[in-house]
Amino acid sequence: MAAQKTKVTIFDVAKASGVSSSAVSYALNGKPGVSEATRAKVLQVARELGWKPNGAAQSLAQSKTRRIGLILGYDPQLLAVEPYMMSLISGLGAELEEKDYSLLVRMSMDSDDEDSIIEDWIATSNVDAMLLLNLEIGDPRIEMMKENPQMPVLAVADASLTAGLPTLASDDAAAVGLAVRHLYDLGHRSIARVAGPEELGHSYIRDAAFSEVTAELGVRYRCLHTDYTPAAGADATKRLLSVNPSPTAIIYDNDVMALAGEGIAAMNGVRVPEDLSIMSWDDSFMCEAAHPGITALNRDIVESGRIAASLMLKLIDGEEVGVVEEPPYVLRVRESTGPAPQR
Amino acid sequence: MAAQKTKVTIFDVAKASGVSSSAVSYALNGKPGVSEATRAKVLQVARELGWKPNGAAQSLAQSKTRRIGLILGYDPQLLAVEPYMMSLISGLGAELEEKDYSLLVRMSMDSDDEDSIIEDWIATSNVDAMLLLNLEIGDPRIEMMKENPQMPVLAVADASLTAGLPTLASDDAAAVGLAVRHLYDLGHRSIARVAGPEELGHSYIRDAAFSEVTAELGVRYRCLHTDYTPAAGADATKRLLSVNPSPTAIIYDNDVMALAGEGIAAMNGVRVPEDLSIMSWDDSFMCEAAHPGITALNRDIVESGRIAASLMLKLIDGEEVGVVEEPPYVLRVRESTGPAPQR
DNA sequence: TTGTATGCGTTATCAA
DNA sequence: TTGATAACGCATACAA
Repeated sequence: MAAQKTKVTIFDVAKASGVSSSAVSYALNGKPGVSEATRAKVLQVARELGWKPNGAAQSLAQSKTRRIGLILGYDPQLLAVEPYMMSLISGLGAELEEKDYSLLVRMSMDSDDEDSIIEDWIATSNVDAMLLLNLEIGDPRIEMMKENPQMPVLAVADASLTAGLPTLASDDAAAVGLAVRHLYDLGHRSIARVAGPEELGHSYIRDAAFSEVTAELGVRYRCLHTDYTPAAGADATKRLLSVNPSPTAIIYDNDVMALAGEGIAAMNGVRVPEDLSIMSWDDSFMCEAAHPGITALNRDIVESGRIAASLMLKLIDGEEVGVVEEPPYVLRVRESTGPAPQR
Repeated sequence: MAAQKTKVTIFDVAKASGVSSSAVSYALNGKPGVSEATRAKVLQVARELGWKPNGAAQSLAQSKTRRIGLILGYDPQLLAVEPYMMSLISGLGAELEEKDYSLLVRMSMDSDDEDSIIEDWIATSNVDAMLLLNLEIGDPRIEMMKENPQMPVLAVADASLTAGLPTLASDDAAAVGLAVRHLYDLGHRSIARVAGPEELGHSYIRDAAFSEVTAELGVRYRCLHTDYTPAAGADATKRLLSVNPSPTAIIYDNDVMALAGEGIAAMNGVRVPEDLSIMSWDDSFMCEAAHPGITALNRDIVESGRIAASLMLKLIDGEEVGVVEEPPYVLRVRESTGPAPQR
């Protein structure tokens, strides 16, 4: 009953229970082909010997790894400061754990790296399915995956980017509507946005939606692109506040930048929300901890991770998966947004 | 040269190059036993056929998975708000990638879960080595690993907790010295600490060091334990500020709580740093983005991850690893700490 | 230098 | 209901 030092195989179990290895295999896998008596006996002996299936042997025999592949882009600062990836991993991990799957993680330094990891996984069968994140417009990885339909893949991206691949889609456009409408209702007619890097697919989607929605409502709109760092957020804020008339509200693409912007406003004697309203895209403890608390677009990323995991398991089982919507964004109104100042 | 739909094995390569499978194996693995001519030929053919080794077969044959195991405790909020884990993963991933290893991640809901994951990994040989994090005092996992010396393991913890296991050790006591000394030099003689959960091993270590250092210096010291959330940090701050005389400086165990504390101070008309100095343990963009910027104990967690990975690879190679020190903490002085107020 | 044969630990097929 | 036996794909000891 104690942990065994030496590997114990089904042959050991077979010998100890006086049956053949195939009988053991059937018994342990709950398959028909053995009497209840032997099954019970085998299970008993297996437990006593502390038998567990060898992962590699199992994988080889059934061409299944029980692993899901996830590639992280190497940007420690961004990964650390954006709650997104860790939240997603939490959801993925929690769901996979229930189904006895693991997450296989690799890190890519650039997009070529990522391509070769994908090729590697396809060729070596080291994962049963993989997740595709951070798609860009016309991303070449889409083609790669379409050429290798034997490898299930789930894209997490706006459906317009995934060319028919199984997709967990977020409705960023709807979120843009929520945010702009909130400010519009408060009387704001000149809104600025401090966005992330222009080349990211989701930046593009949001850009388009912002332009459209503000145009519809007759709201002045201006957008500055940054690298997501607080320094860049602070700098963009300074620039926006220096023009005349300056916007009455700023929406930041992440919470560190919103926090940095709030700081710049305070330093310049600009009161939040009396003189300037501030919003953040993607909510976290940071928005709650800030003072004043930052109104933010909140979404359940952990739940997205769970859904993504379950969709990949479906794909592995050969089920069809089309475009599934993520849990929607919800507006968390805090103290950083208020009525537009009269000018 | 295009990607192959069907699995191509070394036998296919052997047939196509007119040699035996063993010659192919030798050639592809750069081992002696084949002429340069055949080696070149085989490599050429393998490339043409798009051959890559099957992971499971390779693992089975050489009892090596090229995977390192990492168990995450399921606490999405904590994981998301603490840059620690994601930074560590970044470092691990970057280093492992260079050595062609992957990270196998599983999520545990509680400590029993974690034990059974460890048992599973030991029995199924699904990883070549594993990382042990968040050790508690007298943690039972230490015994488990000692009973199974065939599974290399690296503990990341204070060396006093790891009972001689290979350890990547942080010098939290030294960091406590840095922090307290900084405040002491600024004239502070009454310092409070808003700590994390009492049951965490590193909380315990820090508790002891704080008590010792402050006693030595003759500094008043008070400690409140929380659950790491901004709400708890805010609450603790309120309590600390309500006593008379209140501490002139507060050190928070993470940055969200420091941020929340800064907010409470602002709301109560307590000026930072004129009336109250604030420090954070563990630095992140948040401390930089805050206003005023928060003085923090900074350490290179990504580098720790790299070191941890390389130590595990050494262990896998059978090398001895004792206690290795992490990169030291460095004090990042920002605007939130200043001379103690005169009273 | 080359090819044959066997082991790695399962699963699955096919007679008995 | 059983028990040999053949995959699975690669590595390698051994024979040629």
